[in-house]
Amino acid sequence: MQPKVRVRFAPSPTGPLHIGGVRTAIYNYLYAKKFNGDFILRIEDTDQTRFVSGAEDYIIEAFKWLNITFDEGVGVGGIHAPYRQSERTMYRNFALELVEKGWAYYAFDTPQELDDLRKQNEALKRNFQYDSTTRQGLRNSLSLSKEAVEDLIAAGEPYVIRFCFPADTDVVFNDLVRGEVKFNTSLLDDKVLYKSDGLPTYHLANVVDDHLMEISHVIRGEEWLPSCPLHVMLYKAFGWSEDMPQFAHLPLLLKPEGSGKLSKRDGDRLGFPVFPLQWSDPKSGDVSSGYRESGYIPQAVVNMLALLGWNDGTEKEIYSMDELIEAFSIDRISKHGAKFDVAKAKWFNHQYFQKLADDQIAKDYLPILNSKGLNADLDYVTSVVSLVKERCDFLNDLWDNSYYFFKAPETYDEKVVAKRWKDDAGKQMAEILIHLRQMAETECGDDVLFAQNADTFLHNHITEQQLNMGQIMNCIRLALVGEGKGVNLADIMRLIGSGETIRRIEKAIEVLGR
RNA sequence: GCCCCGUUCGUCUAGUCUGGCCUAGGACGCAAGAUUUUCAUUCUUGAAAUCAGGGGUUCAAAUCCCCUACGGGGUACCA
Repeated sequence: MQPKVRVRFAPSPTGPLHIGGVRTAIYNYLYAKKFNGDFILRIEDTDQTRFVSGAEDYIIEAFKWLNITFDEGVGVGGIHAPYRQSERTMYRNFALELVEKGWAYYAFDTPQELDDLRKQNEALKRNFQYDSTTRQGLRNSLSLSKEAVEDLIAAGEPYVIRFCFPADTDVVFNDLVRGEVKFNTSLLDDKVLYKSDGLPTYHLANVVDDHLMEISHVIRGEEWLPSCPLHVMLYKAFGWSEDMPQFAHLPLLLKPEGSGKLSKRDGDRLGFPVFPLQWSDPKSGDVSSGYRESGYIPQAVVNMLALLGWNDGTEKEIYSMDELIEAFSIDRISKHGAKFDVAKAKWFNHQYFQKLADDQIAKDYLPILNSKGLNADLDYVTSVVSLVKERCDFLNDLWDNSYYFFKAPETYDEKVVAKRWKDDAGKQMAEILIHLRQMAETECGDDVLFAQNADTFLHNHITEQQLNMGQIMNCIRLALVGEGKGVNLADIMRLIGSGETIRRIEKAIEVLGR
């Protein structure tokens, strides 16, 4: 029987989570949900020097926004708590167990000594590696006598515990994305498992926790592929090979232009967020934009990220979360890195924005209007939204496409004036105005009727007087909008009403003359 | 340097495992046309990959094998 699917997302709280990490989490989540498994959030904070306050809260808030929930972990608890590695104290014993079994050893070399060694070798164009060929010449429990080691430890000499790789052995493992991957131990160095500060390194903590938390599948970024043989060997050393998780190493997200993996700075430089939420660096105070603050819809972000490096083989592109869960499979994840494309991200958001209910959008639009010192009731705003939303990708595009429903133009686009408001435009408008005033009086406040009649009148009037349709209509548009854009004129007149329509035309005649 | 992973339109990708249906399909973006009194939307059409390059294997290769180039990752008492 297959073990229960249990996967984890294990970020390090060294700053805001970037979208590559978010995608990794999404794949983990989809996989867990597909098999009715568990999704765990574990915080890997074993490097105190890189800890950034606020990062953990940020991560939790980001997933909350994306509507990705954890079954266990920091913030939700669970039977394997604590889920913050800094609060887990069992690692030392596991490291010691490996020393006992001969799979690891104490090493007393200082960082300075090792650094010097690396530099020396580099100067000789050689690669220094702490391994079977060099360990005898270094200060460790393999080269030193038992007494010497005991004395050093008793004297409080700082030490680390290193994994002892067997010489020249092939480590082969199966990767769910890449197939069989093989590394030879002669190219691997004896990685530190336990640091002199009393905390484990990623490798030890990760393997121990994945085992203790009964993780069935490790789905993580490709940057971990080279250290995977160490992890495989650790499972072996602990005697856990039987229930070692399966590995899947995901391709990385690359910069949209040039080369290299997507990094923090790319976003604002290239005009798109790399973080789910806005982030203010607690030290520098630098602010990086977020998807949420940029007006993206969370489900659009999930959909877009899920499709960046995965597809189900069909031509479908818009998926609900349930559809993603249903369709997801690890073996259809692509093997190569993907460049992020802002235009496509906008397109995804456009698709989701169109699906939103008009009154829902209107509710979110209200505060934006208020911030511009404008007031309008929800019904009116809803009507406006229904007319203009299809031209918007984001909530924030609404204003540019609908400002004229809320305030009269203060200026008139010069290019449009030059093109449309010529000859006796003012005279013609004045004449039209007489009829519109009459209509407004007859209709006494029924703007729907007014707009209808005004529209019919304009068409007839233009035909009868043999006027230029484009010229006249656009002069009215110019008067109502201030520019040569906007929705259907009748719709504008209907919403702003007869009084406002007339006022705006009067104003245009007054300002533009002729 | 060394090790590992990768390479199909500008971008994301389908097709590769199980060679022939691929004169390589879709989407984004781009261009043109239609619709609209305008802008946008929408619709239609189009341009866009000699499948990184070179060698094999085969009746047949984007698909299998080898080499090269390029890209990415790793090479820390970081994750």
